[in-house]
Amino acid sequence: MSDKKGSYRQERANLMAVAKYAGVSAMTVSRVLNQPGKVAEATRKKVQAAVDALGYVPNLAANTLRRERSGVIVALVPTLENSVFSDTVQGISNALEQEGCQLLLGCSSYSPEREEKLVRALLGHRPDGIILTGTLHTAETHKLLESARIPVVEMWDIAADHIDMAVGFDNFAAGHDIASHMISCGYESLGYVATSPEHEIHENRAAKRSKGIYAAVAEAGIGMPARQNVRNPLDIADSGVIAADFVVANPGLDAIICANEIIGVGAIAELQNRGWQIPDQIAVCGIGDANIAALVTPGLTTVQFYGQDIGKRAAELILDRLNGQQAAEGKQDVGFRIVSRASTAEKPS
Amino acid sequence: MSDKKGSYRQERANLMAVAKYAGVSAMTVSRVLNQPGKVAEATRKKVQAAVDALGYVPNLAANTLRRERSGVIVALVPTLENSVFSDTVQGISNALEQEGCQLLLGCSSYSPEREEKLVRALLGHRPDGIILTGTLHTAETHKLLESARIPVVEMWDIAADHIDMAVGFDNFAAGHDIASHMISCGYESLGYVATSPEHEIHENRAAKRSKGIYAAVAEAGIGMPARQNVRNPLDIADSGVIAADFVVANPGLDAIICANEIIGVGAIAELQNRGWQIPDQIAVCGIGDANIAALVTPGLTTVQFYGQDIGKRAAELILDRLNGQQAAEGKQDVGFRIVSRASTAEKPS
DNA sequence: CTGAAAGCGCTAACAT
DNA sequence: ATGTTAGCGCTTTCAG
Repeated sequence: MSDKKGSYRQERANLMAVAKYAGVSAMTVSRVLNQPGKVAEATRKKVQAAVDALGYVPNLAANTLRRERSGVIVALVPTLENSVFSDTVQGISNALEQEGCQLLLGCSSYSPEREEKLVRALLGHRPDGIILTGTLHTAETHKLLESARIPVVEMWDIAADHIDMAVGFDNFAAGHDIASHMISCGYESLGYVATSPEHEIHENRAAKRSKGIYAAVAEAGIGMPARQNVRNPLDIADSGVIAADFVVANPGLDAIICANEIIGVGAIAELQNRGWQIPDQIAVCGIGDANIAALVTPGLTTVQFYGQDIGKRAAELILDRLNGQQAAEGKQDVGFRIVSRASTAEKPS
Repeated sequence: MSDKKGSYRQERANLMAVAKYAGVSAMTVSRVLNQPGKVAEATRKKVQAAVDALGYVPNLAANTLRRERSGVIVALVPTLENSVFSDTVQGISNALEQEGCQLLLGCSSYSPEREEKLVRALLGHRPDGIILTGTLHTAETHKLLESARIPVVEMWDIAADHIDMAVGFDNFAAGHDIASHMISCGYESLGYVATSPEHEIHENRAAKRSKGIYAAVAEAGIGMPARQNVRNPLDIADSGVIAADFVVANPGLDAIICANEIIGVGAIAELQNRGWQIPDQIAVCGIGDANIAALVTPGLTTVQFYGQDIGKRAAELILDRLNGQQAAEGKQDVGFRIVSRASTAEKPS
């Protein structure tokens, strides 16, 4: 029952408790924690001992309220099921940890409406910055972000206009370049196994890549590719069957471009099951290298993205801004890379 | 310059601003937001209009301070680079979103010391609950968690003692069962391609699986497996080479057990590169099905875990506790499943 | 159904 | 070098 020794049922200690225990004022304790240089050695030791004895953990809610700085950065990604985004989050997390910032994470499921809800809720925690995926947001999201008056980074795509800062690459160019690569390999009857138009509405990065593909094909004058959409672009088996059916139904094709690497890998697996020789009878390439493109045999030719780097840079853009370093370029293009593997070959003409 | 219209350079509105705008007291605004039923229809409409007009976003720091409830749940995972953990986080995120809770995420890099730092920092935000990976924490972490007096879930392993709640499976059994499976397939000269003992110190779930493997082998009386450690258990190519070298150096082996699926997939690829027939000349199995085991040919026999389900249940345990539903079992075993694929076969005896 | 007062834990600004 | 005062934005409690 007695509470005198202070240890029987220890309430969560606050600054005042530590101050009393150490025989100083609350302000001194605060200084020891935040500006130790401004406190005399002896006092500092006394206070530190009190902090340790009481297991004091500063209440950051009070801190945030008072200082108008939370040390929290919000990041919103579509999903963590796609490794490009979990890599991105890892990159963000690593960069933030170095600066002692915390990561408040949300998954929008590719829905701008859900993103809006998340933005509204997460902004309530008064983050010091926010990182979004893509450039497609509701009008209300734009409003919310504007009135939040904090650094905003949009990642994974570089556009003409951005809310604030951006880090990513030219998705149109990525689509264009992989198609050009296929064409320069000598393939001239291309098929495109894409995600659905509905998906592309919400995932306009994919839409841009599609446009890039069509543009490259048009430039080369080899005729528009036949197109087949998959239902669930993250389902390997399902996508593979659809891709293979598509190839069978279009006997003239010499290569297919798959809108992502899951589809590509699934297509390779299913086509081989059905006895197709890759790349001799049909070449396959994907877009986005999620560490699985190299696993299949033959390896899948793809466009490699740099997810972790994008995350790292996005966080750094925020942190630099917070540290007053306006220097950094507010729009960073990290590029992409065509990785040619055995699922495609130089076709003898 | 004029601020009269209130829209020129709008400061971030607070409750009081909304109240003035609507011609009511702050308290009424608060009620409209939190207990709309207790406010008259007309008043509610007025207030709602003010909220919308001002773009008011409640300051959750103040809320947290006053209510001692933040709506934030902390989750700590070793890394997001391993898909079992990104799946877990996705499961947590989904479950939390349904209850309107937010996710504060940290990556411990398999280091209990880093975990401790993260726990200390994140606890400052006064989360309503915390989810940790594994059962291995520093003494200081235990102290911190105890004095935080919030629900704690340890995931990915079930042990005799837990800080509070737990959801996972018996890692010893997982190792034991995959080894038994291999033995019952008729393999009798096993090799074990493991992670390093140093890694197992910090990843005692892997250590438990190792023990399970050795126990199964001992029970069967077929002699201890030869063991080879890999350097970087997440590097496919490197691990594959090490595994293949190991097989070459131990000509008597008829099967290898790989400590994870990355190693297993790498081993299959490299062994095939060197002309080995799988499973005829050497069988391969892994542990942990990260969606890549089925991609290679032959498919990799593994123990499948349920990452997303673990995350979902971990979050639910926290949420149920917060909702006062003590009912739920505080220790949940989600089990695992042996998935037999073509990288192993029933060996004719 | 609505409002006024008080205070959550902390720190900026101002003493001393 | 240390202490005092006030207030960040919200909700709990108590009045009306």
